[in-house]
Amino acid sequence: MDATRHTLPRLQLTVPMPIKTGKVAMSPGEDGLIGIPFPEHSNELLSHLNNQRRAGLLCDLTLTSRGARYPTHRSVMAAVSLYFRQLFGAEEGGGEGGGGFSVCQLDCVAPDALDALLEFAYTATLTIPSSGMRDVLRGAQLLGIQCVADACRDILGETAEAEGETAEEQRAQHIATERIAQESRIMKGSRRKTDKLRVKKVGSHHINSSALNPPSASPVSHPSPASDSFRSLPSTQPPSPEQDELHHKSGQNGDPKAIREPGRGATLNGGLLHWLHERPRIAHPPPVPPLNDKLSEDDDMEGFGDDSMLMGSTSIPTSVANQGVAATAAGGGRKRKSQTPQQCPVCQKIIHGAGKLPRHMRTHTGEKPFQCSACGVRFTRNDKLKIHMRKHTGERPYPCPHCSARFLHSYDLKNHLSLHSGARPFECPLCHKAFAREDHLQRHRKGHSCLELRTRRPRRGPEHGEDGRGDGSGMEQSNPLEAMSLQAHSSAFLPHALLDVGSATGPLMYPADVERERSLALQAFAHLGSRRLAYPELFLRGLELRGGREAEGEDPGGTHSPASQRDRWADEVEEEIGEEDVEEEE
DNA sequence: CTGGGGACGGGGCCC
DNA sequence: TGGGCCCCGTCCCCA
Repeated sequence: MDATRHTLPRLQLTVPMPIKTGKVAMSPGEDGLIGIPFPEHSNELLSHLNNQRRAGLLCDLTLTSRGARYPTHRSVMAAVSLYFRQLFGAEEGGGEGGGGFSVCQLDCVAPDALDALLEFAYTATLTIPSSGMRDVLRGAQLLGIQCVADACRDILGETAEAEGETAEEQRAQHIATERIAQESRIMKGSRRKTDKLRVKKVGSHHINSSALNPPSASPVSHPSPASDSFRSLPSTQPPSPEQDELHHKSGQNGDPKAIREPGRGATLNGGLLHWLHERPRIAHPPPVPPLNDKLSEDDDMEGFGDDSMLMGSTSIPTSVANQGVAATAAGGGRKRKSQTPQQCPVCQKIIHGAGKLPRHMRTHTGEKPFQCSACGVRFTRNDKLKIHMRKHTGERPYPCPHCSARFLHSYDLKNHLSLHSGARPFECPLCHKAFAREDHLQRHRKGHSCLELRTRRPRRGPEHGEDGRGDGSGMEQSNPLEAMSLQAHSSAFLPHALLDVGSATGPLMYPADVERERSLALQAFAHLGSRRLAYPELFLRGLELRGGREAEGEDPGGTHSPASQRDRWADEVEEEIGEEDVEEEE
């Protein structure tokens, strides 16, 4: 851990420690007891603890930061850090005495800063490289060491707002901190706390990529035999979620009661709550505890209690909830099911279907917790992984009845059958070329060939009225796409409005928006994550990847719905034909 | 440019 | 209510 010892000039400052080290002045007259203070006890205690830390004795917690390892003591960290206090505090009542060994990955805190903070924890003296003050400040903020944070600010002569953080970032960080604090009360897993911390950090500071790097970047191992205990924190190499799936799905592995490691069960079988209860009882693996139910509700409520939060998603915005109620009450439409819609806190999209919001959220975060054990490809959903696995197993459950072809997907078969039937139901409204698949028609329309043909076609513009389509080309037929296009024509054509962000297709994603969305997603997971962010490493990695994808203009997922696609289609037709009208008038 | 396969995201149904 | 499973529409890639 001392590999990162500094050679830079240092500032030294002593700040009051919030640790109650032994200055217990007993009440002299109470029950005849006499309190004899030992003023040096606290210092000696710290000194001994520090010696133990340096010698690696009795260390039951290892902090890691970007490859650097810092053995430490849980009790000390809990005493000095609000973060760890709340992280471990929930275990106090567990009656286990805090045994075991933990690894807590804190890549979001610079190694030097972490080292300095540890020194502070054990010496009450903060030794900071002058160049690293800001890192220490941030580390202190993240770990909830307020006195250090205040001292750093004083030295820097900065207010929190002046540290280069925007108000929004500050708010996000504060919210995340609060969220962590809340969740910490119910959370007993260092891994999750670490994850949370990382989430928060990323959301506010744009952690560098190395910190986000997946498993390989963090050579955390579990040096103690005790690491096999439940307190081992698989913070770096998340278990392959699909293994979880395989383990936990009776249909695939046949053993739904397979051993569930603490971090693993997070998104399975109810997510965090199972884990919360299982973890302290790992010594005698618990049956799936029914007692979770009540607590899970409580936890949820606690986790989402102050939903003045910027997202307030899972607690369902009133309007959305009302929609759900209305839909349910109306009983109309489909079946009377508790399909309470939930609103995505990032894209505001209403997600229908119970339990679908976490799935949708992964489209924003890029989290792909389901990895193929054969080829390593990751998926956002286990059902997709399952289908993918057919490639490796050779299973092609959809045979064509007319030929020997077999397919992985039912819809592939459907497409294939259209070949046999020769049906080409999708016709280009402009060049009348027919396609067997709608997406091929769309692709065709986006290409140039159709445009070339189209320019040779006589046609009329939309402004001539809804029925002003006397092109004589038979476009009046019942092609639904064309009908929709024509409907679009009938509407007021406002090109600028169509270009506005926030058109029917939803907000466009510009690079600046990407960061904001990622931030929102992170904040959202500060909200959801305690229950659903099973593999934050993937989540964070996904955010990185996502940034790239978004920067390339890829739709975040909210505009792929058929309805929105139709809107885009209508817009495209409007624009294209509108342009042509201008040309013709010229 | 087109046909085809695969991946991805959303919704419905069921447990 | 959450999650699994399935279907569907859409996009991307490759031949």
